[in-house]
Amino acid sequence: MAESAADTGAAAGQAEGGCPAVPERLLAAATRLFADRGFERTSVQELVDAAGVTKGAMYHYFASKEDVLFAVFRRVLATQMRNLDAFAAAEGPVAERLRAAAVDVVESTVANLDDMVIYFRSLHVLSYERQDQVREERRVYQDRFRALIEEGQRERVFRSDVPADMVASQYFGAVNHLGMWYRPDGELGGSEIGGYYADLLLAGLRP
Amino acid sequence: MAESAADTGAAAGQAEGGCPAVPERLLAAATRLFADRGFERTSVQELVDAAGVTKGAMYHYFASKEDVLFAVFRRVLATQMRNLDAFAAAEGPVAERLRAAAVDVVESTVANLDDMVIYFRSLHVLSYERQDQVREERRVYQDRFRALIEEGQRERVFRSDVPADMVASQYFGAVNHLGMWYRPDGELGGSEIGGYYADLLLAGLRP
DNA sequence: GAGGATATCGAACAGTAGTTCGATCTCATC
DNA sequence: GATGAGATCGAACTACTGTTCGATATCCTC
Repeated sequence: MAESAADTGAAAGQAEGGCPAVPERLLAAATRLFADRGFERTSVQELVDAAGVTKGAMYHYFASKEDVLFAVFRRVLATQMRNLDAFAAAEGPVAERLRAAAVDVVESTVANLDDMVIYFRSLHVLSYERQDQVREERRVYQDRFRALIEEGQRERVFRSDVPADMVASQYFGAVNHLGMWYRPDGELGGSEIGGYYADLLLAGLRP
Repeated sequence: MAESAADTGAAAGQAEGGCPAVPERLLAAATRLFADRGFERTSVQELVDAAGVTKGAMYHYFASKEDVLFAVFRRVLATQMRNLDAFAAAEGPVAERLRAAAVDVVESTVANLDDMVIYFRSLHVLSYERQDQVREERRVYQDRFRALIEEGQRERVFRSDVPADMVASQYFGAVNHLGMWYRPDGELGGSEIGGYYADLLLAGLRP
C-alpha cells in the first residue's frame, strides 16, 4: 500500500522533546476511543479533541476517518509480522516451539488488547478490498502457527486425527476472543493465561 | 425487563396466513442487516425498507433503534437459556455430558451465526446497564459449562491442574469466535467442527 | 528579507440520521 | 352508524457528522 501522509509526516512532524508528533497523538487517541466506544460512536471532533488538534490537522495526515482506523490495523499487522519472524527463526523440538508460539500469541494479544478489540470489532467497517488484505495477512500469521502443528504431526509428536487447520482455528479463536473478557487488572496476567492455553493445546495434541 | 410493545404486539399484529407480523419482519430484517453491515452502518430507513414498513410502524413497536438491537440480544439469551436447561437435565458419565455440551454449544452457535455475530460485534452499542445484564446472563451459560468440568475434576476424570474457569473461557472463546470465520458453505459443518472442538477439549482434560 | 512548503485552524458545506407527530386507515365493540 | 383503539404512514423536526477549504502561522532555504 502506498505510504500515507501520516507515515511520512510522522518523522517530519516530530516535535523536539516530549510532545509526540500529531499523527502519533491521533493514533493514540484513536486507539483509546475506538476500543472504548467503538469506531462509529467516536466522532472526528471527539477524536481530534482528544488528540489536541483540529480536524484540518487530522485531514492533513489522514485521507479519511477510515484511514485512521486502517492505520490501527496496519499497526496490528506489523506487530504480528514481527511475531511471525520470531516463529520462523525459532529452533528446537517442535513441541517446545509450538508451546512458545502459543504462549507468545496470547502475550502479544494481551499486550495489545485495545488494538485487538478494535481489530475484531471493526473489520466490517473497512472497505472490502482492505478487509480482504487484512484477512490475508492475518491468515499468514495463523498459517505459520498451523505449519508448526503439521510439522509435529509429521514427526508423530502430535496426533494426526484432527486437521491442523482445525486446531489452529480453535486456538486462535480462543486467543482472539480475549478482548471480550480479559481485563489487565484481573487475577491472571497474560503469561499465566498463555501458559494454561498452551498447556491445554499441547495436551490436546498428545498422540 | 418489562415486556416491550414488540412482544405484546407480535401476537396482536399477527397477520392471517403467510405474512408475518410487523415485529417479526423487523427482527428478521434487523438480523440480516446488522450481521451483514453492522448496527451503525444500517440506518432506520434501510431497516424498515427491508421489513416493508415505515419508520412510524417501527417506533410503534420499538422504543428506539437500540431497542431493536436489544430484541436480538434477548433472542440470543433465550436460545442459550433453553440450551442451559438441556445441560442441566442431561444424565450419564460426566465426560459424555461435557462432550455433548461442547458439541451442542458449537452447533447452536453455528445455527444462529448471524445472532452471534451481532452479539459479539455490537455489545458495546448497548447501554452499560444492558451490557451488564447481557454479560451476566451469558455468564450463567458459561458457568454451567464450567460446573461440568469441575464435576469431572472432583471425580478425577479430568485433570485438576488447570482451573475449570480457564478451560471454559478458552473453549467458549474459540466457539464465540466462529462468527469471524465460519461459513455455512464451507467444507465443514457445525457438527464436524463441534466434534473436533469437543475432542480437543476432552483430550486436553485427560488426567 | 523574500519566497515556498508544510502545518494547523476552524467555519462552512453538504449531507445523513434517529425520533416525533399529526393524519389516516383498519378493526372491533356497542 | 358511531366511537374508540391500535396500526401505519411519511413529512418534519432536531440534531449531528465527515469532509473541504480559505486563511494564517511556522519553518526552512536562498
